Amino acid sequence: MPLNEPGRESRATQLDGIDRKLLALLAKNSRRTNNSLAEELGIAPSTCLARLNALRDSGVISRFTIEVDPAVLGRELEALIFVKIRPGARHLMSNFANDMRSKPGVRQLFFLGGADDFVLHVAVRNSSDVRQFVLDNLSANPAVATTQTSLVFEHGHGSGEF
Amino acid sequence: MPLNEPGRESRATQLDGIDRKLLALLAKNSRRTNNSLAEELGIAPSTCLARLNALRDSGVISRFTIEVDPAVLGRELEALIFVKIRPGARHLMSNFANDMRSKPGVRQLFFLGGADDFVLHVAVRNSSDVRQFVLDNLSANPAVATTQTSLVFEHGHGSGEF
DNA sequence: GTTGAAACAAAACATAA
DNA sequence: TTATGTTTTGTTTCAAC
Repeated sequence: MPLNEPGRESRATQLDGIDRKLLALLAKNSRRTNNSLAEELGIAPSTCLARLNALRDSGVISRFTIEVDPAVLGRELEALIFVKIRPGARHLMSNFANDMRSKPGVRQLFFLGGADDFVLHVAVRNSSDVRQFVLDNLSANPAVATTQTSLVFEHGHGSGEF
Repeated sequence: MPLNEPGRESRATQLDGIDRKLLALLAKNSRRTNNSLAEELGIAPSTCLARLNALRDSGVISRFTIEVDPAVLGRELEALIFVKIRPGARHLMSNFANDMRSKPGVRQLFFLGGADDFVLHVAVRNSSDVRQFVLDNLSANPAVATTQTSLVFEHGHGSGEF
């Protein structure tokens, strides 16, 4: 039996070219009006609205949101903090990670399998603040085995194409 | 002279409580109408619009966008790929990274200082695809020294509070 | 910085093709 | 899927506070 049995593949939502273009336009500006989207896509506004609703309802679009630039708010330094949890404290990881999410400055959290257990993406004012963040929130926690911090020189998004 | 001379700090945009709440509401749903935002904030629609425009114009809001769930589109596996560039090929990093950004499945790219040179956050269909991605786009490139791939078990966003 | 009112634009919905 | 008409809702501007 083949490992990738076609019949067992979960059915992914299929997008046509118009859906893809609609997603791309919304990724660039999620506040565009339906009429303006419809015009650029070359379809009727009613059709466009139906497609947009379908993308939202099917979960393809998980949310309409904004990107906030932390640097403009004084958090000019971004870092990735790689964290290893003590083998005996793995059961605490989930709670620990959730606590982390709510801390100001935490932008993302990745739960990993592999060398590190999770990665925090943080935005802080300066190197002094990142040091303080690690000391207060990570080193002080007995569940944490080690941390390693890398400065983020640049952070970019993918094209958003699928 | 102190290292952090107050007078030399770049002036960060200061937000009041209403701005912060407005950002939080827009982060949850960037398509909310101005009227609805104004009502929840307890201010007039015209005031709300003025604040929203100020946040956009000052760059605090860098864009209005959508979040697409890759799993719904069949890309059910996310991974972080840590990449080291050969010492002699560092000058190619910028171009290389930019090429990466446009590849389907690439969600984010971090340019790092530290042990690794950059990190790719990718969403693919399965482990076979992530292997193929690394072989085609990374291992095949003479600028790449090493790669290390970690599965993402969970990916979360911060609270978005500042 | 904030406001309300008026003029304008768009959305939402139903219906029919 | 599109077109059209109706009703409802939201946006934008601006004089005034």
